[in-house]
Amino acid sequence: MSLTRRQIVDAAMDILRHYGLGDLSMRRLARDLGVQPGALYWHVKNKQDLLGVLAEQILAEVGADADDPGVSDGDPVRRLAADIRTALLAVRDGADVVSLAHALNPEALPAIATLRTLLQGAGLTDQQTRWGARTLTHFILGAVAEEQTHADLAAAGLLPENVYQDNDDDEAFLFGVDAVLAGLRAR
Amino acid sequence: MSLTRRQIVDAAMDILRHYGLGDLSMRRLARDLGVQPGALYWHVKNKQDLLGVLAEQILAEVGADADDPGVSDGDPVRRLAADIRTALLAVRDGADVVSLAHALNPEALPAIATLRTLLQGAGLTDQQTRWGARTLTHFILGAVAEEQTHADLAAAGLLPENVYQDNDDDEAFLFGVDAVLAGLRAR
DNA sequence: ACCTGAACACCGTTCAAGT
DNA sequence: ACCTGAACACCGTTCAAGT
Repeated sequence: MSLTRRQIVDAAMDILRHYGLGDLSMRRLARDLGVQPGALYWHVKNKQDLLGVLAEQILAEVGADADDPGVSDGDPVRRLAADIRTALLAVRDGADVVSLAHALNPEALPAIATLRTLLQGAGLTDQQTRWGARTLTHFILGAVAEEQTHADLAAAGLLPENVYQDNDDDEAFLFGVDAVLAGLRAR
Repeated sequence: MSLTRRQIVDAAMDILRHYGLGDLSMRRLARDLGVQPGALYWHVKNKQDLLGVLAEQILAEVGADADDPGVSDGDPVRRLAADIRTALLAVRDGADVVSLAHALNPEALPAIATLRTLLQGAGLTDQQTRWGARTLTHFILGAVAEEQTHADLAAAGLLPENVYQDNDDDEAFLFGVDAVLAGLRAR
């Protein structure tokens, strides 16, 4: 059997899950697949492209049901934000991977786009809705990236000082989400 | 005359300003200084350390006067946020460099720490103040990083589609800052 | 004290040539 | 169509040896 794009993506996701973004190189990936590095480029445009696919996959399960009403109660934007965070946390350096992909092509991630959809119609203009969605996205990606970097540093045993030692990440995240949402809806 | 830590930092800042983070390698830096790569490691611990120094320098001028009252009017937090943005925009990939440094050692950047100081005493608990400052920081760094990536892509002539084509970055940034601040102060 | 030379262990990407 | 082999142009970091 010949090499498949799926196999490449799956193997890449495996490296990401278990070893992180720093260990995800095209050469390492080729080695794991028992193939020459050049072979990958038949199935994938380049590394950036591959990271984009990984980002989509990380967020694939999220926000699919967010548009239909009555899935559960509570603020739907708040819930989507929490779901995005959970999905990012499930993969090592997930927030960094998605941030990279988002920086290059913000429209390619449905879960993020849904944030904007859900934000619509709260008395905000279209422009304000766009800006608001961006504000929330920057917060989410930044907050989770910091959480994960912090976890990596802690695992490596080299935290600068006892900074952010308390494990209040969940609370801090929701506090931030709520603050942004309250601020937006007060426009 | 022998090589100096200052010379290294200045040369690194030059590369950053003119060519960006992607071109800032230890080997390129050594070449520019007419020295062997290994020579740098006498004066600098490693590349991460160097990036930390650059981050501090990028924000060095910012927020020094923010603590004393009456420098100007308007919300001091809002003004500091805008000043940080201006400083980041002055250097290519400035937001990325500062984000890297901030992820590894959040306390090392006085301008960012001042955000927290200024946020104090608005009816927020200490914990809420810390979380609030983080929320604002994530927004600032994320927003400016996106601006700069967007500018880089535009300069390279490879924008995905005509996405974010309107030049409303200033407005969008202040909208975000104001929303976050309003949300925080409504806690 | 400060730097060179040279190495170690890597990168992403391309492309003629093979099957 | 799909992959190998080999190259090109790089990385960050270390360290014996020189001055």
